[in-house]
Amino acid sequence: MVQEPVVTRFAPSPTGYLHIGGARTALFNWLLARKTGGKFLLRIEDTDQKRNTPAAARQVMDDLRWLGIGWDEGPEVGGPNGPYFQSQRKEIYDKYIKQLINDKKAYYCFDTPDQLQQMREKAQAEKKNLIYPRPDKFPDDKDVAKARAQGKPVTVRFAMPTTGDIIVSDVVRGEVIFAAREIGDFIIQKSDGLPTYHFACVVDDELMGVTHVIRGQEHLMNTPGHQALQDALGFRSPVYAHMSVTVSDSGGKLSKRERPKALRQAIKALGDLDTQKLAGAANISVAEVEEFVKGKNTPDMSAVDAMAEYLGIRLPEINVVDFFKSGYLPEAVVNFLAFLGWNPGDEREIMRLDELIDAFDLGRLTKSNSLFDRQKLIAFNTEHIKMLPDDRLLGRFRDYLKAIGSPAAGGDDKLLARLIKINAGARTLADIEKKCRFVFIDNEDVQYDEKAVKKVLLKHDGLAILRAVGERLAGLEVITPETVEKLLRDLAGERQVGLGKVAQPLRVSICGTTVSPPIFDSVDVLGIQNTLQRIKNTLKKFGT
RNA sequence: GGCCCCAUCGUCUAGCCAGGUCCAGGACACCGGGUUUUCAACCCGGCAACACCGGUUCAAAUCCGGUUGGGGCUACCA
Repeated sequence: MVQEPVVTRFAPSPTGYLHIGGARTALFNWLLARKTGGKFLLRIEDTDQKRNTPAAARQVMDDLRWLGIGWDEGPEVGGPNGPYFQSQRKEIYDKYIKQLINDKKAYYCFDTPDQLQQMREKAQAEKKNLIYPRPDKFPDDKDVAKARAQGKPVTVRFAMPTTGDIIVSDVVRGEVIFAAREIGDFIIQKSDGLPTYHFACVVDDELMGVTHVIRGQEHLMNTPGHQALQDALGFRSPVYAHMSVTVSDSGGKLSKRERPKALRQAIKALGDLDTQKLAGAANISVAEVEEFVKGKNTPDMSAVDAMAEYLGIRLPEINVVDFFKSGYLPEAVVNFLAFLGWNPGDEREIMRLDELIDAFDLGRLTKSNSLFDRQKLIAFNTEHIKMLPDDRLLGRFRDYLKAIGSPAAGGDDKLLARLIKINAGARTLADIEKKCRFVFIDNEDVQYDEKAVKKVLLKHDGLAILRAVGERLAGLEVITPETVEKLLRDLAGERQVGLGKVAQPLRVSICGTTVSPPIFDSVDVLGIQNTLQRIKNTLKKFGT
């Protein structure tokens, strides 16, 4: 489908890190803009003074950049339609609100939250939704002054049409019909003077020239209100596409609350617990920890993360940054996200960003909700690790090592590239890192896994074989993966045992565990001196 | 409760709009086997779905209605 260049936008509310669902919305908007040779804007919807933080906008932008989603207009890059922070656009909104009030299409209200709550409960009792009772006569400026003098909250409501249907023509759902009178007069200006989302979004989309709005299905019910607003203001309506929602594999909507929930369950399953130490690790009080475990409160994200890390519990990834820290490639995350509610119509699945752009088509959005399947994400990640060019992968690996504070972060390019190579087939960067840590620790700091020692070293002549391996290795003149392989194979042959019986004791000796990169490479990368020292240490520690 | 959306393997989905080529295709997961110095990767094979009821039609996964189930919204949040 060839299309005219479109203008799309992503309009996050900066309340924290970018949520994976938000990333998907951003991606679809970005893909459409790129596909059509149009523009993609970033607009920060920070009209909620209570919830938004300046740091969060920064984080959202970092996360988008990590994913490879850049914006043509918006914070930091500028553009002709700024400012791109809604909190800086108050005069613009005020002008349009004034216009609506003058046209008698909006009016002032002075209700307190309590009054509204009562009205709502009454409506609920009558099994109806609250349709705000519009006054016969709209308050004038004098009334407003009086209300303010009395300390009443002053808000502005939009006067919705009261008859007829409002038809939302949605790209994915077709025509959705709403009875105008069901919508009711909604607030467009809050008592703090800032516009609500509904108003700011309609005004900005018009002023910024947005032609296509791709957003979550949760906004479908808002759309008739937005269209009525556009009519009242003399604006054109953009093309709407309401995507399906992504739900979690633990049931329910994919939500930020899943991390603390998972942590709480894990803690309960753990049984006994040193709350003192846990509180220390999370830098919160013991009382807070106890209340959290009981489900009475939830500390902030950093405390949750700290507790999980301290306890060695893996929490489900929810924010984009969580995926980064779990060792996923942005290429894989983006590819996976694109397939949540979209597909190219042929049998391709593993696709690069440029292929995604090329194949993208709004008409192929899926209607039904989809479940976020982490297993499939891992499979995508495995494929993308395989196909990413070496230098790019090295860069990603470096970024990852730095982010998690790995001892491997100090490795030079040549070493790191080698480590990646000998771990071909790895599922995540985290897997590679874990298997390579042994290279970066001191010989004396090898932690021997109890089960590995029992199973490999203390059985089947493990120690005796290890001693023989050590002796021969010491006499080896040229150390390469190939010479090490020959040595081990010869030894296994002489002893009439499988290679595993020779390789495993050596592996446990140098890594402390039964899992490592291929043993010949492992020895080569570690270096002969370190290898011999570790063998010596092992024999001393477990030998009789 | 009201309003709105959705419904194909366990999961993501193709097919549906233009009914027959679909006893429904792919991928992930799972199961079995192979390869193998561990893990991962890899190779081969297998299991597995049109929610239900009615209607239209020579013919329905595809069109229509209802039922059931799931989801969303119902804020001076976005």
